[in-house]
Amino acid sequence: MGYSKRDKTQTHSRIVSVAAKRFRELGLEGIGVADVMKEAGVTVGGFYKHFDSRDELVVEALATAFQDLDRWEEHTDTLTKLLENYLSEGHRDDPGTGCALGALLGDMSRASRSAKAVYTARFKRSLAYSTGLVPPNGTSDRRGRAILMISAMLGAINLARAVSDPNLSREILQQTRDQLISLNKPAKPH
Amino acid sequence: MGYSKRDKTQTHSRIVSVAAKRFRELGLEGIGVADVMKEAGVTVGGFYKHFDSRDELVVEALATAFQDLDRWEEHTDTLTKLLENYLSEGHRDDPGTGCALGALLGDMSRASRSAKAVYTARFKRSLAYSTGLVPPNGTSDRRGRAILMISAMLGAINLARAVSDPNLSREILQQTRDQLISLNKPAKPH
DNA sequence: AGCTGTAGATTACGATGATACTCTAAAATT
DNA sequence: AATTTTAGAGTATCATCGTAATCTACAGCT
Repeated sequence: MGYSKRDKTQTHSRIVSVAAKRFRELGLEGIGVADVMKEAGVTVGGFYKHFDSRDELVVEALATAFQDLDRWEEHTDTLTKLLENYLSEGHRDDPGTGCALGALLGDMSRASRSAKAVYTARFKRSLAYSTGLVPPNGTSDRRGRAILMISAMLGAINLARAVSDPNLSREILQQTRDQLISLNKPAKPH
Repeated sequence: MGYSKRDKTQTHSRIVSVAAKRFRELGLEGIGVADVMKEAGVTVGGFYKHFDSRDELVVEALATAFQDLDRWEEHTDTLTKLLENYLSEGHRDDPGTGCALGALLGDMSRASRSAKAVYTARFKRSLAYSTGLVPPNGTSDRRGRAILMISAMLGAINLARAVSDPNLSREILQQTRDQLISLNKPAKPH
């Protein structure tokens, strides 16, 4: 076993990575400290050498999960691509590497103050990003349409994961995607 | 203390009512059997005289919570009223008596098969109901727009509860509501 | 080569969780 | 009135949770 400082940094980020994935899959209360540590290849004992409390892990894991979102938004430059990737069955079936805003939406109302702060800050960035993608369309303001779009995206991905009927799940993704795309077509001349 | 069969029925529905409220407020894992029983005025000991397992309580509580939704939909006959009530700060701040589809959206992906089945069935009813409220508008199909609307409603109410910035929370509700209303205005003549 | 700091292992703590037993008192039945 | 049934109380069990103290073995410095 290694005990160097370089090892500690590596172990630390391994712990946070595991948590970032599992929290998205299982919810913020869905996995315990011991299991996260085990999956990172260490034991519970060292946990408080890395974090003052479990909530500190939650906050760090949240920040790490949002880095995936950063990368994702960087590579997505059109609204259609955004919607087709986000509202896909692949994304629905893999919350662990997907959008943390979506995966943890329902958990945030009961999360700690610090976790909510991180979530809120990241949401604002995604809202700004989406506002940039929404085309200027007649009089209706872009920010309003971006809010509608994000609400629908987050609602749809969660709904698609919630319902047990596979056809309905697929329909929710497809329809929400199609509706949002047609809604954001450049203003159709009459 | 009473031990008659009538008493048992009353106690039973008191337990389920408490659970229906608390589950919406705290999530399906947010309150334990013992606390539900205590709040219903009885002790843990009798729990398994009423339910075979905790999950059975979850399923019954879900069904009861959906009855609130039934009543609510019965009294809401226009799309504008629906949106103004649903996407309100009052509803946001009182999940315990509000829409269970919204309050438990994030929990369902990790819920039991039976709980998901109840949720899915009830969602289908609300989708049918909403489809009825959406006006026939040009070529785009009503069901598709109803799905978009429900996705946006569920996403927005959850988002409004998630973010810690009160102004942003209010804006999410307002904008989603306004966008959905203007979207469902009778087809505007050019 | 020997000393010191510390990452991580081992183990334990006290809460709290779902489940399940025995016991009681009152209702239901005879 | 006597007997049977059972709702609920009381309590136990066993698992799991976050937290934390103690111990150990290696890294890095002197």
